[in-house]
Amino acid sequence: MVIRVQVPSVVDVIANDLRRSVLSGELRPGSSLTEADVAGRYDVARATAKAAIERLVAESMLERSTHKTARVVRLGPQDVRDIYLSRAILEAEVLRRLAAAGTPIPEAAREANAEIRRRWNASSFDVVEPDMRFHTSMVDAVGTVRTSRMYRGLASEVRLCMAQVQGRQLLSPAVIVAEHERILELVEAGAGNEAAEVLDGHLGRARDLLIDALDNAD
Amino acid sequence: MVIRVQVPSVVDVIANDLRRSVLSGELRPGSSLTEADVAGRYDVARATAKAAIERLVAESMLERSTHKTARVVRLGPQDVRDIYLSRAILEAEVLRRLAAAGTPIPEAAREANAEIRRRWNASSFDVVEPDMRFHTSMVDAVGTVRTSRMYRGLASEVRLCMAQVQGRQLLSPAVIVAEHERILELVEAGAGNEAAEVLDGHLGRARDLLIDALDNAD
DNA sequence: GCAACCAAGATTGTTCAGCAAGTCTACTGA
DNA sequence: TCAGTAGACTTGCTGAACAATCTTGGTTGC
Repeated sequence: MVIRVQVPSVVDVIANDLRRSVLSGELRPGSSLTEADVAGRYDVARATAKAAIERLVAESMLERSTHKTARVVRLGPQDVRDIYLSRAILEAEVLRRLAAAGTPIPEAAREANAEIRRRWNASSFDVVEPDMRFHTSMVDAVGTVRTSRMYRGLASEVRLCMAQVQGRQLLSPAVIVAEHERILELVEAGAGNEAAEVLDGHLGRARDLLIDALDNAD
Repeated sequence: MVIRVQVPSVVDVIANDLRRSVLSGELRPGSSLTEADVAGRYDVARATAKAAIERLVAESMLERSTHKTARVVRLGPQDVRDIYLSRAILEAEVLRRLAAAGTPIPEAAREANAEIRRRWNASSFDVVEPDMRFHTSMVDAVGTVRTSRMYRGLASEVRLCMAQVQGRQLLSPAVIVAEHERILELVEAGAGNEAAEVLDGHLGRARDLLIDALDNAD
């Protein structure tokens, strides 16, 4: 088995760091990002900065139209609805197929859920990372690189939302753990339809709380 | 209602034309595409050619790694399986939701299917375009821009496959029309599970024939 | 006071020339 | 025959430049 490594280019590194800045809230939604800004900040040529910006535009973390300067996207209620409906569509069918095929529950999903519980026990409410890890590992379990990639794109937008609401109260970790567990049980029992139904409720509740938090933001 | 138009940049135009070249089979799978090639072919600067190439790499129509020259992707059986499984996951759940919500069948879907029948009656076997139009219009009917965008990406890869097999015998238009019709009936009757099942068979047959055609290609 | 207008500055789109670094190829010498 | 290598080719990135477009803030006319 050959391991292929990709030497990261300067554009890669800058794009990654910009992504980190946006997701950490360091770059506020709506704030503008000039090519010269980026070029100056990282001390690179403008062409390099441009490429990095264009990459983030392609993954819809920044937005811009011709001759306008890029801005950090601000996701509204309609976006959240769209994102969560897309998630539900993808993940519901994934659960059905995992259940129908009798695919064993991936260890990563159980571990992610256990991590949420640990943080909850440690009185932490910041469970976004393990929560997304739970969902992505379920999707990964069907073994479709394209489906996984699509879901990853949605997950990235969810994290962008989280950056906007900055730790406002969302779904309680206790509820999350319980609902995840219920989903795992149903999938394991081969009850795909029921699992999909629970997932729909789970995502629906998360979506509504997120929209509320968004309304009260800024 | 304001209509926003986007002035296309040179990079846009070149990327579009390259895409057309790849999908038309003018650029064979596996053939390499140098930045200087593209720059020369369209008489633009290398930076511009580079941007266009990178855009097609991002939508996985070309592939390349650092310091290597870009090549037109050649999709193998494993890719086809991956693409069709992703399609099935997305579209099956879409059908379930359309059926459950009682969403009326989009006119575009009926029209696309009628077009397939017309071409079949005119003894034409080239029904890829209206076929994809049928499927995308069903996905569009759920009204999720992100889901539609994801499906469009998959559809693009399907067209890329078609370019590779260059009009080899695939699913018969007569079969396609009949199965599409059956799907519409079931969705209309609110029978989501059954519609999803028929779709699975439909896509499965198309996938197998495509893989066969791919084996006999080049 | 306010709206339309205009000019200056800022920003993007694109080009050109060039260098460093990595990749590929075809030849050489063992 | 084949490993090694020199040279050609290609990509990554830079810096400077210019046109086209956008933005801003002041000015003019009402």
